[in-house]
Amino acid sequence: MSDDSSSVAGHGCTTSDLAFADHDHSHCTSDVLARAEALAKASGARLTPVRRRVLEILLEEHKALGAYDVLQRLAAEGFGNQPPVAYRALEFLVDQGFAHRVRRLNAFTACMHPGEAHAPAFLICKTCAIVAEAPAEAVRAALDAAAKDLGFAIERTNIEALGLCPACQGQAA
Amino acid sequence: MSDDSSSVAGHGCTTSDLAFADHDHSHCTSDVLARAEALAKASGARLTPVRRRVLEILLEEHKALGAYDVLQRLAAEGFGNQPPVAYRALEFLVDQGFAHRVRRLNAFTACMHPGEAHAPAFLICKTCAIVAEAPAEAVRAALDAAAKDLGFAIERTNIEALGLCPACQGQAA
DNA sequence: ATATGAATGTTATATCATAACACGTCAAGG
DNA sequence: CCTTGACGTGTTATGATATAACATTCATAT
Repeated sequence: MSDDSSSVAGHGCTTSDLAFADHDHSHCTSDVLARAEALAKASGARLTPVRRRVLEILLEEHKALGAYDVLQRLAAEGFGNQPPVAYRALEFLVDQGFAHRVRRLNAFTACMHPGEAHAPAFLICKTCAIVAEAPAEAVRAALDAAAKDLGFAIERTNIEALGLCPACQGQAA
Repeated sequence: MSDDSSSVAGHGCTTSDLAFADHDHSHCTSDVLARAEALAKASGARLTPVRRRVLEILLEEHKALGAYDVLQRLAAEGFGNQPPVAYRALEFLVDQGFAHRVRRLNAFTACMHPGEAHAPAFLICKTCAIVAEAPAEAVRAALDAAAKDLGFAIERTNIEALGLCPACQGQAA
């Protein structure tokens, strides 16, 4: 069952079991981008050229990028080349739920489930730096329970894990 | 020594139900510090004056401190006044499990359960900036399960939540 | 006492992030 | 029309966080 070019029909790397698998990433990119555009249109948020391009860049790389990495690419394409240009676009994407901030890496990554109201957990390979967005509803539920015991009201979470992805585990052995 | 509210008998703010409660924090400080010293002695790690003082500072504040905050206090007491002094001591404490890094705040906080091999989750109040270290064994277990499904091997985690502590929820209402 | 490695101190610089203001665009109301 | 106000973008400048590299001191074991 190769996911090679035969249309992923709504799946692709948005399904978590492909997070670390080889796959035709262009499907994920176009799929997610299309959904983001639809969501923006629906909500009235303005997915302008810079913002859209930043999202594309994050999707193309399929890994976490620092704001300055993004900025460099933007500048090379004729957009502004000062930090706020990148930070503002990234902030917009995060606010809209189109991207996530990975604090451990001081970096940003495209959200693979825009609009799906999910609780992301990031699995960061310390060797190859790939970042997978794992489904974390159960994790979030446990965290909510722990917070509730203390009377704490959670608004936003950052759940991140550093370790080895399947491929790099093999190489380490 | 002697304090007004006498003795928490081995408990104090190391018990999670006191995380947000008023309490005589000097007990937590001395208790945790003593345990850290014992652990260091047992493992051969050298809890030198700077390192010990940094741990004390973190304990005294009972909140997350930035490296430069710590550095300022160190410098005022005659220790070195350059960033590496603080960063190295903090790194040692984190490596030993005597402190944790709170990435969301670019800050560090004393561990309230040194040597207990726990999975901390940090609850950060966005209003008063207090940070509570919540027990998160269940959270960690859920995260391990999610990672296992993807074949990812977790080594370290950062689980953080931003929201409102009980006191600030009251004020907000 | 002295060789060794660890810890500390220092200089310098790298990296990440935001405040504040200027300019252009575009749509709503005069 | 043409103004006005909100928003987005671009710019300058600076602030905040973090580490590399090297010099010096200290503890310890011989």
